[in-house]
Amino acid sequence: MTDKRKAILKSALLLFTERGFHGTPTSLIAREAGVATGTLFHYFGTKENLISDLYLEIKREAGKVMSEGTDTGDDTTSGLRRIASNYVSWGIRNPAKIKFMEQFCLSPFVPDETREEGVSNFLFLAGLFEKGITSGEIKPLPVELAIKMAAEFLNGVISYIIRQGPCCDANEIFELAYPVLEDGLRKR
Amino acid sequence: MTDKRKAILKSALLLFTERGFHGTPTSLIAREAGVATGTLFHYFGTKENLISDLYLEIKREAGKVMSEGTDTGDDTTSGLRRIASNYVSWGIRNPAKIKFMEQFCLSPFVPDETREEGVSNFLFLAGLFEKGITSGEIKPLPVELAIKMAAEFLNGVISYIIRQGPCCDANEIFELAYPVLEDGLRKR
Amino acid sequence: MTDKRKAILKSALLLFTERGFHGTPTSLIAREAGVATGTLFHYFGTKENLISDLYLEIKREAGKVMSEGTDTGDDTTSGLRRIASNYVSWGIRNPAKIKFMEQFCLSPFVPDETREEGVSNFLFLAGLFEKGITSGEIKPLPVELAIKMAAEFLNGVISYIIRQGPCCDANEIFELAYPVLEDGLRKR
Amino acid sequence: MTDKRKAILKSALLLFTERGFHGTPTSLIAREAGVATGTLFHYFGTKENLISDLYLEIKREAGKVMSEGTDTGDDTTSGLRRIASNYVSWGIRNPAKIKFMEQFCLSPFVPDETREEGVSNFLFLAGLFEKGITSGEIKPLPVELAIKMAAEFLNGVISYIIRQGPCCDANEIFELAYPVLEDGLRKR
DNA sequence: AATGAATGAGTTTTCATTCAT
DNA sequence: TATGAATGAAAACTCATTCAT
Repeated sequence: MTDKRKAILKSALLLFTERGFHGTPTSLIAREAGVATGTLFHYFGTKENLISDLYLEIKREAGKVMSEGTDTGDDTTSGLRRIASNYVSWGIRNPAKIKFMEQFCLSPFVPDETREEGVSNFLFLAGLFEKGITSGEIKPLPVELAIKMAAEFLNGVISYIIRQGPCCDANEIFELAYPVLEDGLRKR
Repeated sequence: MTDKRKAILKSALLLFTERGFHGTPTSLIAREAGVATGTLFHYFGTKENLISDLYLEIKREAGKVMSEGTDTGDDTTSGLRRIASNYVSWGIRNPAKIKFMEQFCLSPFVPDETREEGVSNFLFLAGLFEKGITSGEIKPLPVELAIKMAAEFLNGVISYIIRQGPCCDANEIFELAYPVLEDGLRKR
Repeated sequence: MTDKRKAILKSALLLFTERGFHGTPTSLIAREAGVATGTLFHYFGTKENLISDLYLEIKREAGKVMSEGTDTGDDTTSGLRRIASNYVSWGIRNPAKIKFMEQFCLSPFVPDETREEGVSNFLFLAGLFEKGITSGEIKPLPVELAIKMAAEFLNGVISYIIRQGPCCDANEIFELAYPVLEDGLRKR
Repeated sequence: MTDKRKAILKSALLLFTERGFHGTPTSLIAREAGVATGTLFHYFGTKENLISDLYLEIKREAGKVMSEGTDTGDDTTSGLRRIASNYVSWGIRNPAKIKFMEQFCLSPFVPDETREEGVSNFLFLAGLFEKGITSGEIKPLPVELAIKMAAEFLNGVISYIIRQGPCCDANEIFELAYPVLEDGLRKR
């Protein structure tokens, strides 16, 4: 991937989250990226394409980051903890990407087919939850519901940590918050 | 409040959630509301004012709905269950309002002071959580974190139910999902 | 029809013939017409619509001018002379309209359906030629061919007169040129 | 002349007639010609130069084709018939070139000096008409007027034949149409 | 000679807002 | 109060042209 393309995606991420999609002129994205307007359209064709590509890139990264250090042999409880920890730690280091996902996952600016392609990066989670339900580790819930609840929960944690500012101990907060999810999901 | 004012707010809610803030022309809002463009500006002055008023209206309604049937004498566990049930049931009946809150709570279109005023409708939640922590009913967490986690969790449940379509049994899903929150928060 | 609308059509006519369709910015048309750019789009919606409306207006005027002072009882020879004279005299007084028709009748900027609607203003010519062929006044030709030949011929005369400049005697030239058409069409 | 240069001129002819001068990007011309954009500018320098060269090429070809098989000793009547026949037959086989001449002879895209150079290919027609007028074969008309009338007339015939589609008998139509011109010009 | 990525001025079009009625 | 024609600044996007390779 070209340097210019990367620079455009980087500017777009920051500006979209700060000012919204329609609130961010393509001319501004280009200027911040240090390229000409035409270059943006050379690489992405349309503004919609740009946000769509950005969406996919972030979803792919999130999916990849989550699964780092996990193993298909893991039990659900420890696998989930690892994933949650990966995700939160990545989210804290990449607040703009979290904000982007929150704002644009449900927005009308990302075309439906792109959204579907983005979801595909998280299919491994479904497998993990199914295993946990079968083994009796976690409550018998519809898998999609469980994923949704967990995801929103973790986003809440991340956004709380970010709001506290950089001087708080993120780890400490995670250790405080995570048991809520773990205890909540565990079958009793 | 005049009929025309109400009609404008109603159109604005639908259109903003479907097309975004900048993606919705004031002329379209006015047309859908059956009034002239000038009338919109007569009532709201600017487009920013319109979204700001809409935000407050919805936050006020959400706050009011949540606390229905609760009592300051309630213990945290049963109070929280009532609030959660009120909120989810209102959310399912008003999907556009949920979508609006998800999209615009963190967006740059709502001025900060409006956001603060909106949050004031949920202060009673802080009291409830504090009481629960003091009495040992729930885990000792920062109150703001607990609120954030609970709110995101419930939004996740609502959005899952809405996505399932109208033929699913919303109550059944709530009864399945809610224990996750309750068990998660409870001190053990 | 509003004054502003008329002014826009007038500017557009001059500028399109002088600089071509794509060579004429809408901003320039508006400026020359003494209105804001937005006003142009308020009345015509798109630039394509503007040229299409202009085309129809001119075709309608040409058709109306041609048939002035004719009578369904006329024989073809005298009817045709009258029409030709009307057309040439109108063409000399409205060189921009002639130039517009020459440049845009066959151009890709006028949509096909508009072209068809424009042609409808000249259907009365077909009747005249048919009568002349039946009565043996003029050569037995496909009517459409005869119309096409006559039209191109007269355009040639007009453009010659215009090119000679305003000091030439237009009438004299017409009297010199017209017999070529008349003698050419007459059956011998 | 290189193959690439030829290919560019060929694409340009088709695209200019289909989409107009400003409506045809140089990048498209290059792509259709199977060369890089830079190559187009290597051969022609500017887009204006390209259309200008194309104009001259076509005018030169038209002039050459017309005079084929004529002889300075011919009388005007038979010379003219030969020229007309040559022109119509070439026009039918090269509809894009006819369309190009119709659209761009009077357009602002061809610089005046190019237009003058193009006209030089038809000077031999002036000689022919003068001879016919002197000898009393044809009506005493200004030579330029006579040329203009004849040219427009023949263009009308060609465009009629083209519009009829490929299944019509072009020769038959020419034999029907040509006498109109001949009889019209002949002195009586 | 030939390429095509990069440029940025210029284009069509939109839309918040005003104001005379 | 209510209207909607008129405005013009600002947006997305295009494209002739250049130039390093």
